[in-house]
Amino acid sequence: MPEKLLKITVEGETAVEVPPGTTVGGALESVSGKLAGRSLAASVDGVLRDLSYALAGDASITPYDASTPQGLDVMRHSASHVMADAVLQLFPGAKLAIGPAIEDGFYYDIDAPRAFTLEDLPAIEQKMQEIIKADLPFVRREMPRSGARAEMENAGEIYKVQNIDAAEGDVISFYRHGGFEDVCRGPHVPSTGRIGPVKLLSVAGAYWRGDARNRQLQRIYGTCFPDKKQLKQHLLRLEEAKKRDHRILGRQLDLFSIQPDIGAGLVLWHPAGGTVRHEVEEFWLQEHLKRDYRRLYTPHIASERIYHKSGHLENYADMMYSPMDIDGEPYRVKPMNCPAHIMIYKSGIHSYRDLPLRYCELGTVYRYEPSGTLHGMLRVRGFTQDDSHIFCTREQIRSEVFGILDLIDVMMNTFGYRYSAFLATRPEKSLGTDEEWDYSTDALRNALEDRGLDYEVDEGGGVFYAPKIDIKLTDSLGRGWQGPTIQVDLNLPKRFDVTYRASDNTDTETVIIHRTVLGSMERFVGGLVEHYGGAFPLWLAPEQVRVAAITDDQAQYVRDACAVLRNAGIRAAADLRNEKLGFKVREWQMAKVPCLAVAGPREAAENLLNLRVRNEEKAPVAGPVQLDKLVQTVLNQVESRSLWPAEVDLRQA
RNA sequence: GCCAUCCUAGCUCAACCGGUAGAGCAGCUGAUUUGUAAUCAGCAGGUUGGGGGUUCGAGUCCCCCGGAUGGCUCCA
Repeated sequence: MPEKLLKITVEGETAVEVPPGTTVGGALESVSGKLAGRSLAASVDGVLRDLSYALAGDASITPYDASTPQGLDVMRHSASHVMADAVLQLFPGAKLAIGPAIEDGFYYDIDAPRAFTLEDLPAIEQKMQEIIKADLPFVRREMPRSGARAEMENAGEIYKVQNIDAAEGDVISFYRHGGFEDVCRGPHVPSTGRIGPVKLLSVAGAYWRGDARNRQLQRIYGTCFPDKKQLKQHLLRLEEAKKRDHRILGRQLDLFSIQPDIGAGLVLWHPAGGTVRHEVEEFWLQEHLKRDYRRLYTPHIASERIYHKSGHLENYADMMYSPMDIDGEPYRVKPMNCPAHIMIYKSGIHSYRDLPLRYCELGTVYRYEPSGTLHGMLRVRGFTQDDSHIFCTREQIRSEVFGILDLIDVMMNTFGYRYSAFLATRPEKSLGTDEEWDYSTDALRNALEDRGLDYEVDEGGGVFYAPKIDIKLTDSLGRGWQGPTIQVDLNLPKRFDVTYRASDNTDTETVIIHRTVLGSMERFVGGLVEHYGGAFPLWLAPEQVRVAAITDDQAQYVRDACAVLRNAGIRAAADLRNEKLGFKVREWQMAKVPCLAVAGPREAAENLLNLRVRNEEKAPVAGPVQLDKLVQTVLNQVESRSLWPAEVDLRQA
């Protein structure tokens, strides 16, 4: 008797009928051989499956090939299995831990008999090619949890046992290709031959489960793309990112340095970097003053008493520097600005009529960061936060957060960052009552919605004392950066007994909103260097206009022109060197100065400058210009803080 | 802090298996007075990150310390 056929909908449109037990691949085959041929995996009623998955009922399937994020992910995961296989063949006795696909590639953590070095990678890669070329099918095997666990335990696969314990469901799956088998949820590509070109990139130590108390494993990073061209493009992108590395540009453009004799993680801002920072700070201050923030300065050291009171000493002692003895009392270098701001608030009595009170400070703090985590300006031990604390009533949280979001929008747009918002809610370990958390989380949510800002909810992602809004930035290379954060503090107001006199004459707890827009000057400026690739917009450029003479005869003319520019507040420098123009142009280009104004005999005779700008197409003026016209143009761009002449269109979402 | 790799002139890099440190750029001096991405020549520049060891001999091999890089952990 004929079996009842299954109704299979493919990609939501084409429908086919197939007998029960037909594989996903088979069903696709009956739609189109081409479709089946390029698919790597498919979602069946929303669950990602192998093409070898046998269909048991009516289903809706969406196939994924290597051009889709899902397909690519599966392919990279399969590549990580192949890498593990290769490693086991070359290094018998290694134990496998875990090997997922990640953004842009994959890795595998391996407990190896010896540490891997970069020199080991070519051999592993070679072996991988062989396995891929052999086109071995991936075969799925399922076992009940207990059996799978016993099997791995017998095999001495201690990490796999733990993986099984952490896995969900009663059935544990294994994937085999050739002589290699691994506990794995899958899915995988049909066979190793379907894996695109692979490239192993780096080795690193990585703790099992990311916990420093656990054994350190060997991690190998690799990547894999659908075709050679895309792999090559990716490797080129990595090169490009390397060229924009703020540490390299920082040296080339003489922006900053970090020197062992000063100390690791302590930044020396050179004149050029200092200028960029100053411009950012000026802008920051202007925007804050416009919004009725009050500027504060607080000391760099303080008695330990304040940090006992704030709880920092109890919770963060290992990131604070050792105490110093001052008149027999222990003092500490400041790790955070909040206690000092609170003490300023508490120096007097506040009426509800005073609130909100918005304090801000570019406050320099010092924190001990483990040596291995230091990274150029992005991760340092001394940094200046753009810190602010808003003291307000509960009712004002919503409108204050709204205002902060506005400030963030203005500032991030000015720098040309796109951004997205995340609402981080109450974590498991936390202080405060449900009522407090609900109220403040709702206030944050409402403010986001008032602004019509899309956001994702980061469930349980808040700090133990506060729900928060995190803003993530996307730079010109499409990379993500931690951006502004807004937190409603449910802890410090209690610890410090921060109150205001309410209209009914009772002392009521003041709400403290912590927020930072830039993060730290070090990190932010470091990020800007990479964002702009060192080619700063005019308003930020350390040197804005370079005026070059063709021969000595124009020296005085050039000096005079520079003086005019400087008097107008423009950062101008003269290039009077005894060199050919081509040489000066080249150096000007490499220094990434926005404008070059050339003066030869012709210009000098007619009181002109021949202007060349870094991004010619977008230049408001170019060629011969009057000096006052040049001054006006530059000042307009500076005043509007335009991104000109940035090389990329940064503002478009 | 942990694992791996690395540290040679101001910068970027050379120096075979251990045989006594070299180039380009930058700098200085001179010539050249130059029209939109490198004019030519000369000179100077180093206790090879610091310290110790092995060796007849160490930039090279070993140990300790410092720093950097890629990660882990953490995070502004």
